[in-house]
Amino acid sequence: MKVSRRELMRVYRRLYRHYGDLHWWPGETPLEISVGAILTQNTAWTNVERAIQRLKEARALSATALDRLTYSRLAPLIRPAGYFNVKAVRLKNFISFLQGSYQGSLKKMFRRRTDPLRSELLSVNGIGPETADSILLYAGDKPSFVIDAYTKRIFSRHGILGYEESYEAFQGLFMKGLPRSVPLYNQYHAMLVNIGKDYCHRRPLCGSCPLKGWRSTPPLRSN
DNA sequence: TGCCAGGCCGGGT
DNA sequence: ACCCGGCATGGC
Repeated sequence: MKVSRRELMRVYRRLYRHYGDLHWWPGETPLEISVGAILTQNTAWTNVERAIQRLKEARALSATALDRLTYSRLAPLIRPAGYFNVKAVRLKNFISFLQGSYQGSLKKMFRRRTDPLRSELLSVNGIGPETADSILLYAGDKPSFVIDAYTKRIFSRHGILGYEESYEAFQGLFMKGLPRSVPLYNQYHAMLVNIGKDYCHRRPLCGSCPLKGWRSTPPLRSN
């Protein structure tokens, strides 16, 4: 099923009326945003905040500091984020990539064109499509739409695409349907996450959802 | 108490 | 090309 540009914009305006400007991503620097993108994999953001705070307190939130840290020192610092052993490896993989290819400079990294850079990020072990797009969009101001579990859930419950459809299928929906605009992608995804957190859990609260009445009342599914 | 969160990888069919 | 188990903490 396809969605027209008008319909995507209509949904956008509804969400905007409800949430206003969200100023995403929560993070002060491109590096902090990138680190957060890895730490938040399948994890509640509140846990990630603690982990980032600990990195700051340890003066470890820089490319050089992270590069110097051993896994056994890094893992306990990010413990509150969960999966701390795998995430320590994933963070180090990203930092090694950054050091090796761009002298540790995100500024240099983001000079690269979006498509080839996205491929490079995906080749880093531990960075999948959502993490790559989050880094591109929120840390690099590059127009790559981010798809997450909430977005899939919301759009599949409204009968647009099956939940099991691929990341690229969902991403194409937005990137073909919307103008290629960084602020638009940024705000749109931020609002989808918010609506997901507020109304679209496994047990949805459709009664008071701002999207109520968009298409029909969504049939409930397990996802 | 049990279920869930802003995924991704590796090994097995 | 799928499918599935593993990874782990903190909040409700």
